[in-house]
Amino acid sequence: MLDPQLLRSDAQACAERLRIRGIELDIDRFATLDGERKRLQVATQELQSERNKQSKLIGQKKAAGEDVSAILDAVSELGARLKQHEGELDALQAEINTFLLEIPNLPHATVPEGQTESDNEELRRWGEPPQFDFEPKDHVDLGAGLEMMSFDTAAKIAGARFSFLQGPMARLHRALIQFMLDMHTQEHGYQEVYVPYIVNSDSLFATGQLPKFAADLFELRGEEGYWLIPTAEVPVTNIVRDEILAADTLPLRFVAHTPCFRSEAGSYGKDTRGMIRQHQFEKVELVQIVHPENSYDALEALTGHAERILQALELPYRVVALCGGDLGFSAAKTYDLEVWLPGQSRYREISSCSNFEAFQARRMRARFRDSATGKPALAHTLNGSGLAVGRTLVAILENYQEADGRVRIPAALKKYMGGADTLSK
RNA sequence: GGAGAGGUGGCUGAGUGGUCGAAAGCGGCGGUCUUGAAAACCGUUGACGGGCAACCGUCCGGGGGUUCGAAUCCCUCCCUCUCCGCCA
Repeated sequence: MLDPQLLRSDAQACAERLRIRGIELDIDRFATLDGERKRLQVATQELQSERNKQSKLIGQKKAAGEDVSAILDAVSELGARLKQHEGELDALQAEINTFLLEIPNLPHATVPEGQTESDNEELRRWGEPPQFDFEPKDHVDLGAGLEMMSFDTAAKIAGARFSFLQGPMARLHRALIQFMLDMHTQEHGYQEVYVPYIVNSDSLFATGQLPKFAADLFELRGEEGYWLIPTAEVPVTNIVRDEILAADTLPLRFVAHTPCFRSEAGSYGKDTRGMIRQHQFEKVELVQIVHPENSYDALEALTGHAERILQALELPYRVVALCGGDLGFSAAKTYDLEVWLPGQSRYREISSCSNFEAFQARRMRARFRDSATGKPALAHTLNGSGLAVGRTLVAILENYQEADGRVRIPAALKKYMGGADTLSK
């Protein structure tokens, strides 16, 4: 949520920043709603104040044994008017709240302009795409050849956009999770957490998936307001919802491995082959809760932590800064890591690292006690994939393939694979 | 799932339908004392919103109700604890 104060004091500036996203803010609508709110709120509070005074007086007179019937009549008439005002004010505030909840975050000043993915700005590349003296296969053919991956089996069990792995490839998939968690906890200072995979609506409002993006989520049937998590960002960031943290506890760094569930509504026909885009996939997620002054340094560090995984696995990748039009709803700035996939001869997203500034914190009242003022202040929240596990498996299969269809195991993973150095039939 | 007991400020914990946003203790902050620290003593210390301000309003798990007035009474939902049942 944007700062309502900022919206009141400088709506023009907000609108200008949102234009980078290609979004037009309805300034007049807000001004009208807020003007009316102000009028109603002042009037309502005056009535409340009057009622409080009279009620107090009644108490005092009764205690003194005086007659109160005259005041009683006057005040009960006041009560009816008050109820009317309060009802109107509540309705108006609900309307304003809905309006505010649907405005995306303001992009940071360094966010490139542009509408689509193609306008993203490449910042750097790491590693060289491998040269093959044969025609490289994609992960689907490699998996089928090894008899360790079957989308037919997954489709029979569940449906489209699910995957089925078996044997050493299932183990490799698990090994990746262990490897990522170990690196982030042992080398990057994150605390591992285990969290619910089902969350309530409040949590989804807090991180920004609701109210606008309910269609992207799986909601449980028969249980009101229970949803499968689309990312660990939701349960992990909500750890600090409604908390006032001591300043010296910041920064908080959490890492969690969870499955992620996405309806992928609206992505029909996109990435239908293989395990690039699934209803269910595993992800190791990094989350940081930091002092506002440090959040952009933290974004660089967090992105670096995700990059370290790709480097350790010796997978070529590039880093791009998302343009305004490609930026997620809650993010002020996002770096995507894109890994090289020989099966597609292109870089594909494998991690997305964002600074949300106070956008999520304001929605969830995540605060810390500012040592300078002694007052609670909003923290900044960040998160990033470290990494998407399924896509990392895809990248390993495709980058480490041999002419005969075998796949070498990256050196960093061997100890997680019982010393094996290839996947082979 | 059944029965019972509870949810109050950063924490523990009092609370009568009428100056209760809330006693007390702990913790925090400031001070006195001390070479310094501890102890002791004194003072101070909730959040959110509106207003230039004086100040006003809201908040005692969430929502609704009764009342001139609700932390206190009623309804409902959520959560925690104890016992029983079931179970990984």
